[in-house]
Amino acid sequence: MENCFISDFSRHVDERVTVQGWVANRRSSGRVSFLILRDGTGICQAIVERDTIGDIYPEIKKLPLESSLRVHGHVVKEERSPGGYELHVDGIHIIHKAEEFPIGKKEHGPDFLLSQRHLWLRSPRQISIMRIRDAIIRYVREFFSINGFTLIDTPIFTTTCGEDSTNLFSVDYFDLGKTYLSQTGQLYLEALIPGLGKVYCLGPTFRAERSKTRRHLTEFWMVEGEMAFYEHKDNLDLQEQFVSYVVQKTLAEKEDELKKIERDIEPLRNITPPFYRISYDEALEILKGKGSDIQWGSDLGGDDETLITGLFDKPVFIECYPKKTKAFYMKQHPEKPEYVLCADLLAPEGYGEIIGGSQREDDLNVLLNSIRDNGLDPERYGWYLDLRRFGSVPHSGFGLGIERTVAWICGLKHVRETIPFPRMLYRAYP
RNA sequence: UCCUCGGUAGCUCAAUCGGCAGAGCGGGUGGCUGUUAACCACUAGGUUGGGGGUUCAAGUCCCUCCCGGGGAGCCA
Repeated sequence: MENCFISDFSRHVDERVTVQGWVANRRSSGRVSFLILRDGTGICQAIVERDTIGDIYPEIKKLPLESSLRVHGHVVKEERSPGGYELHVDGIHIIHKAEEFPIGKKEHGPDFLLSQRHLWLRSPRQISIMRIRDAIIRYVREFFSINGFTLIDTPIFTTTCGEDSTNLFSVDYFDLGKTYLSQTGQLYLEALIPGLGKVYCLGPTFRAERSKTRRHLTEFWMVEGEMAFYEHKDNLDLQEQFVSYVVQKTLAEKEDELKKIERDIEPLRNITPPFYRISYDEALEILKGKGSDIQWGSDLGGDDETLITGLFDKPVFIECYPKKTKAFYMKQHPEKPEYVLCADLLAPEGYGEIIGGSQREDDLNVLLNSIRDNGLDPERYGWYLDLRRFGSVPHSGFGLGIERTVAWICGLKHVRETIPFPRMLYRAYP
């Protein structure tokens, strides 16, 4: 008798099959026990009757949750059963009798659940989130592939910093002294566009910020695109197509998983181009009109973002920030030198920033000055400056946070549930 | 780093003005032939995060340290 996956039950009705999996839940009523089995493809209810199964029945009836089993039985269509099918069991082999499982059926707090993350990941809700995360990453790759981008794997150990040097994790690197864990692959992507035109990277990113909020992880996954001959507006057009593609594809193919985690999917149907675009100065006017005392030159805070996204039913770009609030590599605005050609994309429903992007500075001397103005050492950026010496062209790019995007699409309060093993300020275990 | 909230049974929480430390779930024992977080009965389970102090008396008040949640700054 062949092993059968629960997801294939519809093709095996009334057949005798073998299923291997774990006991997700268990109920009993005298002479009959109901085991909810999980096999990695789905869940089903297995009916075990005392009179059929024999001597092993008392042990099955008290089997600890998450014990692993190999069961034999007939697949029956049954509307009362979760999943629509159930298994009438005539034979059971206990592969491993579990110890008392720490995660119970009732509510738990975040501290406990995070300390048990390796076991928490077996919960139905976490399983759905992991499936949606997988799908989102697949659609991200698909979008870039369809649109002529080449995947470039950028290094994790770096000697140049993309953002602010105070937020780097440093690592001893043999006799070369300090290297840093990558904050961004962007600078390296820029080196690839003369050869490949449009490139992207997708990988882990490390930020040593002492952030303790629902939007921050110290280790997170970012996808970054970099495009030759794309100017600021081309960059925004691409980003809204990209985000729309990922959201619509997720809705089309993962609606069942979204419903399992009780995501209201109606607001997501609306995520199609064009998105809203307002300038930093316009955002400031809106915020001041709402009673904020935000000053020109300061970045938008979490509350500011929430306030603005609440006014729009689609994602909104905030364009052209003051140069002093942004990274050194952003291109100076041609008419207003105190601004840069950049945009952050804020997701609706209060989720806030999911993309940061900009046109890059392509003038060698302006870039050099910008590096010096930011207190960075031009010596370390020799290779990066070379890119402006050998056929410099206008180019743009952006980075999208995978966890923030998954949190938004799934409707989760906190990014910690969107990654299998979250790394946070006070948590690197398990 | 700063602000704020919290730490009581394995888990989630309660305990009035400082006055006998409790419940649900989970565990154990037994019952029930169709359960849907199954249910019913009984039962075991505590250095109230650590240390110090005030008091006749501290889970409760004070000091201090540790751990965690939420937020700020910063960012995706």
